[in-house]
Amino acid sequence: MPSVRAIATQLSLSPATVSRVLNNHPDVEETTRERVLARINEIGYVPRFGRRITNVIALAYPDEPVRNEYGSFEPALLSGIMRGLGEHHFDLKLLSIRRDKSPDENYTQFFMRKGIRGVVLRCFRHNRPMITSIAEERFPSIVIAERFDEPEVNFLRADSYPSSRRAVEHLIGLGHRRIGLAMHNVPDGDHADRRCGYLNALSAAGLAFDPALVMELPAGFSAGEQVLDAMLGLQDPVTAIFATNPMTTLGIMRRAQERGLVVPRDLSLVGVDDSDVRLHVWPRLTAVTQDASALGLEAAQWLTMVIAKGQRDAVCRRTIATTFEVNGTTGPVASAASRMAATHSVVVGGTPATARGETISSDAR
Amino acid sequence: MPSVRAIATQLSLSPATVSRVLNNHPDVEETTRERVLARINEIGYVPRFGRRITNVIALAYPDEPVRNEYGSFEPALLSGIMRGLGEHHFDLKLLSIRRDKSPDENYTQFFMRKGIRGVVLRCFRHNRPMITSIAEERFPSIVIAERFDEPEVNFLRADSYPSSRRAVEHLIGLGHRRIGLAMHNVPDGDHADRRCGYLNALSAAGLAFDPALVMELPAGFSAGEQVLDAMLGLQDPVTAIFATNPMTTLGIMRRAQERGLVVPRDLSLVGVDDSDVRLHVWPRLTAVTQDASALGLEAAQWLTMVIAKGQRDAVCRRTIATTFEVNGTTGPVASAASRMAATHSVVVGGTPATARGETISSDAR
DNA sequence: TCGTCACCTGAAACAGTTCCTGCTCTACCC
DNA sequence: GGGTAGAGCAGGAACTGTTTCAGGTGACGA
Repeated sequence: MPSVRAIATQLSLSPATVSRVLNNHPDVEETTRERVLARINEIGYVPRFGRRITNVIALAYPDEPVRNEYGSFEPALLSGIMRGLGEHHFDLKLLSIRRDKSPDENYTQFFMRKGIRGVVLRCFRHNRPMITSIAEERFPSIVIAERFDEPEVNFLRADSYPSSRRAVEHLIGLGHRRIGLAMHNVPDGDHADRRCGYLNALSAAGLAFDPALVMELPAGFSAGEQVLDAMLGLQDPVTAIFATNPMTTLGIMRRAQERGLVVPRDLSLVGVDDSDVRLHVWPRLTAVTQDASALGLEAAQWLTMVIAKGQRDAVCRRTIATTFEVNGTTGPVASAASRMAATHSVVVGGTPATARGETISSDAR
Repeated sequence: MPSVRAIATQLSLSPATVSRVLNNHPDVEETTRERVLARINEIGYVPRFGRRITNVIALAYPDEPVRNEYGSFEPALLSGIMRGLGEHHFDLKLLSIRRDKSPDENYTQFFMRKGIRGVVLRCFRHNRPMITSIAEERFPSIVIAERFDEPEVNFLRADSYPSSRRAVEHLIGLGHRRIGLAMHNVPDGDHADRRCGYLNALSAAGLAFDPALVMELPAGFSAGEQVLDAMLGLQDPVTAIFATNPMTTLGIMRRAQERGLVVPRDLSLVGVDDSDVRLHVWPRLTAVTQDASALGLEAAQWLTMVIAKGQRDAVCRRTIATTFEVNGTTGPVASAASRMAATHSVVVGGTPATARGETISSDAR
């Protein structure tokens, strides 16, 4: 309902000035700009195209769009979003916030300038402040794959705690006692869940927690070489590894095979998979799986529904389940003798197993 | 320059009618609609938003958007497109033509209704007629990864012929004489190139072409099981396979390892990779590589440049090079004895190797 | 004190779309 | 055969947002 002219008359301004504020033109006084923005945020404004209201939402990446170091998460997510758009006939734009947003405009301004009515936010490591700011401006948004305590933030995520716990219990049931945890150094809920599942499974089984078995990789660091070499270079090496990132999992398995280890005879491995990569390698990966396509589908459906019905204060704080799927990379723990033989003598290629200290974290928090 | 009102006065109509044509409203007479469309196609019309011209292009998928059965091609392509958009400050929309286009509107109408000024087209198997129609309407477009003889069609592709030929020559140089070719049954230039490289490498080496060694998979069929089982079930089995699809390649290797074969000792394998999947498995794949991200980058740069400069009759018929990268899945041919042992006795899991006739093509054309 | 210039704002013109109205022609019923 | 109802189609007007142009205001220097 509220238009540029309506806002202008309410504030005793001209439509031109309001339009200039919306498009972040430089030549408008600071106080005027703030008055307009305040009113827009208060009254709720929707961009129109002529007399038609625009039905466009965006998938916004805080930094670089569509990084593919996350394996198949991105295409699966996009595919799901496109399917979820259909019902209300919305279109989808792809945005990179850091690249296109001017520093002196707020997020609502930016999104309206781009002509979108809502945004699916792909949350990464250092973007939590950005996400909460967007939510505080009350621009329609939903965050994918991340949990927030702030009540303004809508999110849709997969809960990997139960599956992670079951994964580690599965390893314990196979006789494993030295179980490594390889995770990215990401302060997000997903990774915290997986860590928590790991810890609780250990303590429930009466196993002591050894901080030396937890490796936190720097953000963006996906190679599995260092993980495997470090974990096998310990005085008391691991017999199983739980890796919380798809690419890291593949890297660990590749490195293990490179070193001549037979999975799962010499090393059991549990990974995380966002689509069906686990089925395309041999042995097929035992993995915690989350359906990225379903996340995209539900997020798009919720967002378009909220926009279409004008429910400005709708809340989505939904968590869907993950599954734990046993395939070919986990097996009974081997005897100590065969382990020693496998880990210390058979080195087929690459550098010898030397633990590199800088990637090892001993902080158990 | 030409606006809805300008077109309306030229044709003695009202702006409302022209707008209705543009948006495919049902209540406009057929002759009137055709007059307007003809004039629009002739004079060139650009959608505007208020007085501002819209700077949006689309990545359009003929069918389902962002299928991930093509491995990492899609996210790499998208990432490249997003980077190529930056210079001229364009935005990107994602479209599914079959889902959103009304059957009784033409492509120009559809794209203008979506507010876009140009389109990057992702060409698949059965979409060549659609592509040529779009090009004949002279809507600004560029096709990714496909070659066309029609001079109206702009395309940007990677030429996989030289690398494919080198790949097969590499296998021949290693002593292989029975080399299988596994390809999708896609009538496109890329696959024809790979087949051609295969054939020419064989004939240049004085090897006879055996149609039984060429398997054409039905479109969308990605499993490697049947390929490997069939090719090893021949009277005179293959010792090497060249697979022209990333997922098929992984599937073949997975199946080989599942059957207890050691790659490359018992079987050499050359694949195709669109990003860096070949480096995440063990052994690392010897592969023909094409840079999907570079394709996206150049396509977006060309399209936005052409639109920004108003070069309506610019032509892009560009082919960039691929590379052939030797990694760990190719090696010297094994002796016949070890091959027999490997292929006929060691069957670890799955069904025995039985050739299934329905997926074998003997047509050499 | 006056001129100049930067900054800011509004009126008007212009972009596209939709609502409402009205015209015309056809079909149908009496 | 004539009247009427309705469908089909087009235009005017109203409304959306954006940009251009002109003008007002205030600071600053001559």
